[in-house]
Amino acid sequence: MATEVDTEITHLKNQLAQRHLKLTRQREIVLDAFLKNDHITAEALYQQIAKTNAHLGLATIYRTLNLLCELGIGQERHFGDNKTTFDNVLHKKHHDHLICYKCGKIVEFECSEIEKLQEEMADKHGFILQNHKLELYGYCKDIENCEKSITTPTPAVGVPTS
Amino acid sequence: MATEVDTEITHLKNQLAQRHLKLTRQREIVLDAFLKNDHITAEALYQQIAKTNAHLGLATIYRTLNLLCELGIGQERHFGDNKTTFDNVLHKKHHDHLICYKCGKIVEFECSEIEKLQEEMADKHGFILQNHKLELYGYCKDIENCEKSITTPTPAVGVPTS
DNA sequence: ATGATATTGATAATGAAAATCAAAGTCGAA
DNA sequence: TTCGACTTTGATTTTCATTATCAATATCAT
Ligand SMILES: [Mn+2]
Ligand SMILES: [Mn+2]
Ligand SMILES: [Zn+2]
Ligand SMILES: [Zn+2]
Repeated sequence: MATEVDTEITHLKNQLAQRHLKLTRQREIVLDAFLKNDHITAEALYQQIAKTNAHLGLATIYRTLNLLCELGIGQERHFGDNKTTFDNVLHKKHHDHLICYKCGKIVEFECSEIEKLQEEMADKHGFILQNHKLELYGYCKDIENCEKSITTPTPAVGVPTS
Repeated sequence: MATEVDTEITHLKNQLAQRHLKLTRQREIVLDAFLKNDHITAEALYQQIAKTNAHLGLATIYRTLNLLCELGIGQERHFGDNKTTFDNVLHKKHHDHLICYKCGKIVEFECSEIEKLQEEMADKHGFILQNHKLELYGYCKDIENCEKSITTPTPAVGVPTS
């Protein structure tokens, strides 16, 4: 039976064709691996792929991830740390994030009231809103996972300010 | 008469003393220059200082800016570009920002309703909110300044996603 | 004034991400 | 199927903002 990934591969193939780009083995592998995650960094995906497939250059991971973003399958995010996190937004509507400083858990949420107020704020100050970035940082109450997990040697600092 | 800066220099001196740090000519210069701006990058401040004062090493600018952040006089921000913007928050309450993609104008705003809803969202998902990052990107209607200004060779891209 | 301690500045080091470029792969046309 | 124009890959170098080094210099409590 055609799997979810098969469908996406086909879709990717079409997207690529339109742009005179080619469907390569590497792109299939990256797409496949990327879709198995919700939020992942290029480096992490590189490691993940290295475990189960033949070697793929890190440059290719970056290039393909950027390509997926152009195709609307992924979106770049910048949570606390200094490395870009790629958000798998396939079949997802707009959402913002809650990030746990301690265990790094990321929860997606959406709040139409906030979105509406953002519009109002922009309007009030004479701006035509195009985009926004909203991230909530704190500590999750996930005893099972958070408490004993990553007792952060690197505090996974997000935004120490605000 | 004692100027605003004099007051701040005195305050800085006290803050430093408590931490066994010393008040240097360089720190005075950086503080003075920093307070003349609302939002500025290390590099920009470096250039600005270079025009009116004796030379100050870029490393010193960075070190002092970080120090000011520790003292609560400044806060690091990351708007679109890849360089850190230092927010002069002296005598300012919490606020978020509206950024113009075209001319780079930055407007500060605050919305208690949004802040409240953020709390609710965090709570709803089992998070203890510690911090947040909210930035609104778009285009300002400042005909005078925006329309004819920086016809961005570098589009001052912010967050192309979300 | 003096010395213990902190700071500066020139420069090297970092590290994530992008740029290079020759070798290899893809795919539409023949 | 074959061919070649065009794209992609991977190894490596480059970029660029920020931090780390460290010897020389400045600060300040006593
Ligand atoms: Mn997400
Ligand atoms: Mn501000
Ligand atoms: Zn957690
Ligand atoms: Zn503008």
